Amino acid sequence: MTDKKLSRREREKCRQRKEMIAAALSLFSEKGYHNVSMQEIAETAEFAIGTLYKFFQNKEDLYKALVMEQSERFEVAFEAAIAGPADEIEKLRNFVRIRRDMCRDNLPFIRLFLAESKGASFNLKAGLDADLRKKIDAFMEKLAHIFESGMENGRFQKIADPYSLAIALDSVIDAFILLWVESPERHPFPEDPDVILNIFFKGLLN
Amino acid sequence: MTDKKLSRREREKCRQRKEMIAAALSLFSEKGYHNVSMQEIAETAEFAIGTLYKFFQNKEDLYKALVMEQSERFEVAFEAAIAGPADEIEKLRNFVRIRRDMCRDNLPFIRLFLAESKGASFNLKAGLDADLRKKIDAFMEKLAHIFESGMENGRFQKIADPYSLAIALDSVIDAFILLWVESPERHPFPEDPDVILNIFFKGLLN
Amino acid sequence: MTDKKLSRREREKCRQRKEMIAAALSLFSEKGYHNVSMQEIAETAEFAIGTLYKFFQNKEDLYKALVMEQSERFEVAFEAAIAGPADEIEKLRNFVRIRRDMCRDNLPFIRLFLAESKGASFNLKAGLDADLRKKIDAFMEKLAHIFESGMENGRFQKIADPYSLAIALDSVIDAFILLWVESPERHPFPEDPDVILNIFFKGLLN
Amino acid sequence: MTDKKLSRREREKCRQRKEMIAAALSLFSEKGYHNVSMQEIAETAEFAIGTLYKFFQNKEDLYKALVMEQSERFEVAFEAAIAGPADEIEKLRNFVRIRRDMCRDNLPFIRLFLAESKGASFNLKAGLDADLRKKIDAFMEKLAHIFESGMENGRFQKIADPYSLAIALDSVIDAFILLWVESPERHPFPEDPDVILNIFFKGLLN
DNA sequence: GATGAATGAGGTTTCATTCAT
DNA sequence: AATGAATGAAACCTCATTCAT
Repeated sequence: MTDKKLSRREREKCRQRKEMIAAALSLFSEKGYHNVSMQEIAETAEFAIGTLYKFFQNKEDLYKALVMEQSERFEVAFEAAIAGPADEIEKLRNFVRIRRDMCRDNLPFIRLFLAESKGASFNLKAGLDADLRKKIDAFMEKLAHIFESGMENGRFQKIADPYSLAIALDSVIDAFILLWVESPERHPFPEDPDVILNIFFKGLLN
Repeated sequence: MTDKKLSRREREKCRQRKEMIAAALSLFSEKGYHNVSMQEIAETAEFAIGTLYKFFQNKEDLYKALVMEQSERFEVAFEAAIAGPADEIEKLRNFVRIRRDMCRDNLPFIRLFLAESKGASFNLKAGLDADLRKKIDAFMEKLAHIFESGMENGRFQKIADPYSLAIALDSVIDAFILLWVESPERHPFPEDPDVILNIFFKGLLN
Repeated sequence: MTDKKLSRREREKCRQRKEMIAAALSLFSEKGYHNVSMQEIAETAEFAIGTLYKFFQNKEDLYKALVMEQSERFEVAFEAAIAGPADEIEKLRNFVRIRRDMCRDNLPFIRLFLAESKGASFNLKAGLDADLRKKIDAFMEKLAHIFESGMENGRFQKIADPYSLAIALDSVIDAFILLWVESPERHPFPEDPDVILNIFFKGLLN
Repeated sequence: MTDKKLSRREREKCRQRKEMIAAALSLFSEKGYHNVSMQEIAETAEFAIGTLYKFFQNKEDLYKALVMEQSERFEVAFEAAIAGPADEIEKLRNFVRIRRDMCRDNLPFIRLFLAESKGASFNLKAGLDADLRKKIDAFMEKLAHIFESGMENGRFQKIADPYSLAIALDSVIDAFILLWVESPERHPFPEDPDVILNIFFKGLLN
């Protein structure tokens, strides 16, 4: 019984936190970190500003929590996409597909994530959390490993070093996402992952 | 005579403006738009703050002018790289080379440019100037045209639509630049443009 | 029976109140009124903040209650020291002794008391309670009366008016206490009350 | 000419600073540090709040500057009173007189000073500036030295150790000032310094 | 009766911008 | 024409107090 009550409180807290994060995400993604005030976030989330500060020590803390939590979800999905017994080609296809799906469902976060991972420390004074940077790096290594194993088992030619290929694939996907985010009609994200992957799969020169 | 005097004044003004832009560029690139004050820029440029406002209507105006002017220089260089009678392969090599060179010589601006063109409207309230966006788009079309003509004259296979290839190439170059900017020692930008271009030139699959 | 139950409740309440006062005293004395939050007091006293407000209408009320209650204990002790049949000299010695003892045992309250009775209304908006001021004044009159009766019965010379002597003695004791509070090792409070009283007892000039 | 202009600016700045300090002094002395807002000080001094912050880094800085500057004036006057060739008795008289005069002319600062030197660190988090504490201590030593030399040359009896006498005299003067500050009519500060000094000069016992 | 989450007024501080000199 | 002192709106954040559970 006490357990249940506690659990209700906990769930309530969790829900509130989620609403705050959601409001913050929506606003940050629309206007950028420095053009959003805590007052604004509180109002959007329909809480008093003091309540916001009960959940997050300060604005930067809120921002970091937001980026970290969302990134985590992305990371988990990406890792899942390239894990498992599938062959290298299928793994890459999965990766492209999951990127597309995650982006479709998390549009507001994409800008934030791209801005963070590319545009870098232009928002926070202390720069992006080292934790996130490490996670991104670690994932890139895993992506590179797919190319590497593909080369070892003869599926792939050694057209470039695996890490460079990972970086390249990642950046190309990002570029297509960005195009799509900016004008979804003119630049729909291709349904077939091979539209993107063929750039890497097929040779360009005769 | 009046003409000469005016001209001298003009030149003087131009010099002052350049110094202001330089100071702003250095500071913005280091700390980000919102973490730099007009006071700071004025002090770095060794002008009074009032003088700064004689040249630029407000902080956003200064920022936009800075981004526009610098971008212009980049654009001119990029256009030059892909103009002329060279064949498509050589043009792409030129493009990669010029990107590398411009970045080496304009390190402080690169972060700003990447943050602006990717991370986007995270600094300014009104977002990046439509003008710049158009110029970037126009250049992308030109880049795409290289791929297109290469396909028409049989130098390139039709592995993807030309615009996508342009976007892809551009983003891959950016990714390598970013790697290099962040850790120049671990990720030097390749001297030979083909290190990057081979990703596109050679087929990956057997 | 009901009576007994109520009495138990009453005792419980009294105990809780004491714990709150104790926590508040400890914190106020250490950090000063304005640098202590009600939250902090509640946590230190191990009560919910709402419970704190059941006992005291507001922060100022808590502070005043604290000062009043503690002062009361001091006053009672001081009054006892100078009451009774002892001669004037012994009464003054008793007074000095009891001041020393009370201070030793109530170190945290001393700062508060000295700050309040000297520094005055620097904490509260409405100033210290008139009640306390009156009590202090009344006690001063009693102290003065000792000097007065001593003069009347020939034990004391009329070197100054009795009230001034009372003020003087009180302030000198306070000064020694303050010295001792700030650096107990360098300025121990003299065991023998005459070390202080001799300033008054003996003449300075030849 | 340039010199004159600069000097005018400097004088203007000095005047402004004085006005700010005066407003702050008046308000702090009346209400206490924590019950005065920077807004209030700015309004009283008839400046914009931003201007206040041009002169003082923050509230604490303003407070410390205020206390230090005023204390300096007091210290200089006190030192002057006990310097010179006068005999010990006359020096003590001078000291009492100068305390009276300074207090009369600087009423608002007295409360602040007494609160600071007694009530102690109840206002600032960091406590009173160590500098001021040192100065007060140093002055006490000088006061003690008067008693010491008076004992050596036979003017004074050795009724207590010199430092204790210094502390005692100082605190007694403070006590009379406090009485006078609180109710000037009922407790006028005695014109004749010997009214106070006789407590020390004459013996109390028969 | 006890609790402590929620509130929001109010404090400190910054900084883009103006304008008198 | 150049200056930089003055401005004050608006940001971040705290904490005394309330009230639904």
